[in-house]
Amino acid sequence: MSQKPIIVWFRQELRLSDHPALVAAAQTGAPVICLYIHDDVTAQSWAQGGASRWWLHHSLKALAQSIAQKGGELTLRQGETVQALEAVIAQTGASAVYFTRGHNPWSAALETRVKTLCEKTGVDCRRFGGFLLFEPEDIRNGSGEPYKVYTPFSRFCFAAPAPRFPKPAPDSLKGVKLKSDKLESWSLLPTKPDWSKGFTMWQPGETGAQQRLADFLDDRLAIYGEARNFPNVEATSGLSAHLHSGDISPNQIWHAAKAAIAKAQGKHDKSGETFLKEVLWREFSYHLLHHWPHLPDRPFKPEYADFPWASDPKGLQAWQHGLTGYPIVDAGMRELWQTGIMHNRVRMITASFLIKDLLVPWQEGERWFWDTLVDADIGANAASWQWVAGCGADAAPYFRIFNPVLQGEKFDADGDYVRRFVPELARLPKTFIHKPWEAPALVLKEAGVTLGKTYPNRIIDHHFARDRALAGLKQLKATA
DNA sequence: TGAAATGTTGGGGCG
DNA sequence: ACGCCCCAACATTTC
Repeated sequence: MSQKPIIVWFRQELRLSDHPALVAAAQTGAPVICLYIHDDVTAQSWAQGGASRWWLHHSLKALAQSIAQKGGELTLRQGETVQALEAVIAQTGASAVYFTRGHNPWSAALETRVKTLCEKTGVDCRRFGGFLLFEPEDIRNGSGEPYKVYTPFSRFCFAAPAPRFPKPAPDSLKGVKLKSDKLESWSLLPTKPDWSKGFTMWQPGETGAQQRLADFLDDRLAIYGEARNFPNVEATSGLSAHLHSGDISPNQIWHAAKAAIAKAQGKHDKSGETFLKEVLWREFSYHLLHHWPHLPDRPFKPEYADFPWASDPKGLQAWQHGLTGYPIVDAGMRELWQTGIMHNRVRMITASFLIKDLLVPWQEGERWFWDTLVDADIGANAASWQWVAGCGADAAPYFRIFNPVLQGEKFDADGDYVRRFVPELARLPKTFIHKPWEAPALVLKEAGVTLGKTYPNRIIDHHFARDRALAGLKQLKATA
């Protein structure tokens, strides 16, 4: 007699390997309904941004293909999640819904409603891990509280029993043919204009993720510790967007990196530890988000709500378009627009500039990154913007203000990162590449640069801006 | 995962 | 030879 099918509700784990819910469903021997629901309702204002929709489209396409190769079928539905699930249960007589736990602020309430639906319809409901190495409530400090500081958090993680070892993909998926949306009908890709033309280095999906991980461990892990801060050196893993969509699991990255470190017999210990620590920053972000779900919207340190922000729509626009007149800032913002990614060092520099030089509220920058980053991730994005703003848990102190000239000279000493993304400055010698306003007229002329015409004048003087920001902090302290 | 201001030290030029 | 000054280099404090 034929078994009733099990629904595997795919969310941010668009892969077949190391997918505990899928493995469990396949093991039962029942037919598996692989279901993805495109729900723009539940997340409300944090519905996915443009660049991550582009990624999602390609990742889903890859997922559908690999499911088909296993003999299954990916079913696509659009709409509010519980309603969509209810419809699929009714249409198929499914016996169970298996899914991976989500960690976005709205996930807990949504999962409760899914559970209620299942109880109501007499369907088995099972929730699995897979998005994080450690469940947020499993990590507590000595007094039973969640961690607010990264270093002890990471120490706890390193000392904890090893996270789950990755599971292989099911050998085959007995599918169920169901009515499915056409992926194209969701219009996840940009049309007019198509700003995704520069996204050529990405291969969303499980295969691309595994390839990138292997390349990183082979070629870049060795130099990661030293070189990861230099935006023009290819030294980072580039896995963030794959992690966001779940093309790969953190467990796959963690254990593969551990194995690579062990294989290098001490040669990559430092680099390796630095890399693992970065993976744990992601965990820390979600730990904070879990315990403080307002993190994307409101300052962790509530007194920062009263900070004397400026209203500067022109400044915000110049920042968004990479036209601030500070080459390292503009290079970063244009890298973001062209490629959907920005090097982490430059994220800190550009974020500091928006918040501290322009006094634009950090939420504005968070929103822009949300829309333009292919790795836009609610936990990391919120925690990181609050870190720079100084209002987060374990944040940089407010007075830590990045000087865009010094940062440029330190981390892009020869200026090649600037030249790559700000071509109108390409012929400036490195002495002036990070401060063209100091270049003698003749040097500018020979480089074909006319400030205010071919490249903007600085929209603000950094030294003035720094003093202004510090005065704002003083005011905040006085009223606190 | 900062930068500027301030303090300290020591070498060298010079009367 | 000596004291004095200058200043670079480094260290510490402060924002």
